[in-house]
Amino acid sequence: METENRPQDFLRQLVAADIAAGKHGGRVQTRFPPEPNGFLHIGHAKAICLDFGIAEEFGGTCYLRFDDTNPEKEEVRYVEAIKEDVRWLGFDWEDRLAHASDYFEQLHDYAVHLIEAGKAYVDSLSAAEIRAYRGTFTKPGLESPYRDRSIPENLELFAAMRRGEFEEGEHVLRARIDMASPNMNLRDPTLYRIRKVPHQRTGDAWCIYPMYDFAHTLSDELEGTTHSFCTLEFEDHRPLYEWFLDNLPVRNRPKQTEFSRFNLMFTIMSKRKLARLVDEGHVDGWDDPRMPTLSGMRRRGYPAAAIREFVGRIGVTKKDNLIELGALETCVRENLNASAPRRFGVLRPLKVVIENYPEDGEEWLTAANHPNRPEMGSRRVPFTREIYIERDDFMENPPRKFRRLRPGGEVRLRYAYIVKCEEVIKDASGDVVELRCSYDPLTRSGMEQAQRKVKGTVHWVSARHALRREVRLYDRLFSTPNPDQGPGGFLAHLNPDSLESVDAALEPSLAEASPGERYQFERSGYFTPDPFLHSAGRTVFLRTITLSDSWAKIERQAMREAAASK
RNA sequence: UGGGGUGUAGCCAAGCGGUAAGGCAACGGGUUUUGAUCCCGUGAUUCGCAGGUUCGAAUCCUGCCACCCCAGCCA
Repeated sequence: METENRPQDFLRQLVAADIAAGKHGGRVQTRFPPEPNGFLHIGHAKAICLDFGIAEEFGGTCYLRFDDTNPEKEEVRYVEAIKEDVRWLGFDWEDRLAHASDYFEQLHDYAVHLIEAGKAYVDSLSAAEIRAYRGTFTKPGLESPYRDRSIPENLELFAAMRRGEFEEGEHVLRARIDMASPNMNLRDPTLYRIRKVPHQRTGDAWCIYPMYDFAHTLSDELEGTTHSFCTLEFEDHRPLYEWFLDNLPVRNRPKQTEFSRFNLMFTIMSKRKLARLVDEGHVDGWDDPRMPTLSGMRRRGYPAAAIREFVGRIGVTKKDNLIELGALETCVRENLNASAPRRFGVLRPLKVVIENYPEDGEEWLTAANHPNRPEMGSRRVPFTREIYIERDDFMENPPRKFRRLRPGGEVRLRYAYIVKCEEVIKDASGDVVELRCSYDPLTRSGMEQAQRKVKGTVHWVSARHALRREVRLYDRLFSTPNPDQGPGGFLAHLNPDSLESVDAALEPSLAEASPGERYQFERSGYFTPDPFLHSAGRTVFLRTITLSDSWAKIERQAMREAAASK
């Protein structure tokens, strides 16, 4: 199902051309460089699949490199979570695990080299002053009064910075490029700042930390990266990337190429905003099944292969884009449809008593684990006089197209008998609480009479044998296609009904279900045991995704037409 | 506003001067003991717009328009 004859995207064309031209001696080396300041989300999956995928396809290698240059925001728990997510997605960095912090000493030496070449200087302007001196898009910047410090003075000051002799903010190291450049990134960008904060890996070994552009470019270089893929917002950083390579005694010459991120309808993908959802308690954590994080999707039961397939389908270009959620969901359904064993689960049980079935009767009927894959075998489900069916499968006054149970109507109980609704029992407030039915004993699945045409088929669970379990039903976290854009900010678009919990009645074989397994509850959706809430006495099932539902579509259409004609 | 990018169907996306792939969605139809799955069929006289070059332009040239990114001691 994955990657069959897809046209080559421009990145792969570029790599193929580079190999053909003999660049880097035909070597391909990439890297996936996350900052460990949060969890990976579905957007990162694209970068991971590209970085690791392209390397693999062209016989190259890919590093997992943590871009850990800002100790204030980074934590070990994030690096552990990121490793787990990359592995889960199906990629292996083997011995190619790196951190920008591994290179701190060498990066420092590169900085000294720039100072010695007169291409970097210690600036003692405050952050606010630096901002003011930078100018605007239309006005060139002003040169700092410290820009022409002597090389020995710069060297001494930088050394003192490293020794911790200054407070945060007192000085920074800047590249000496061009304060009048139309590219803001070239107006003497900051290379190092003082941060007296322990680093998650290097502890208090350093109190000066390199900035992204400097650290990232030279980490690529030191590691031997040949192809450095990143997203579009770094496009105008490329001249700076090249400036570093041009002005330092480098051994390697990596090349940066940019592609566009993707946006997904009904979701947000900014780490900062996802962190807010977590911090403000709108969700249960980074791995809440409603989150677009890889850990959230994993917990919810999304197969890694489905995510890889999705990434392959959306392609890679430099265009801004907003992908329909359905594109992702289709991949999940395709994967699960092919692989998930079928089971019966009644989410909102309605009791049905089959009046002409013996009180103490009990039959174990055979049900296929997969209707299109006989090799997956079958299981037995108990049938008794009292069963549950889905509340939605009965309507007292159904519309014409309704194919399920109605008063006086017949329906087939899947793998069992044809039953007829004889009586509807309601409570004091008029709600249907029970159905009294009769069954036709000659219509058991497999019997000749079972061939009889019946309007519909519904799933069911024997009341006496039913496993009562909590099932969590998820819906999209946001109710608008582009929550980032609407008025009131993204929080105003949170879907209040994104989580619903029901007390479901499940067929007894599900007692053995364990985390990591995925089932289709027939006519309903795909479900998986929550790995975090699983114990000897408890299984909570999470709905990964619903089945596609053309009946719901018809209903929605009817509602719209009714509303329009009023 | 200076710089950097991008415009092909509802959403993605091939195309690389020789006459508009494919996927998703949508809509029809068929099979079906899951309103699932599966199968079959239906969309661009036109590629942001306007000119030009050419026998021939989505592809080349010129101008215009729209949208995105950049003024962290974040990445």
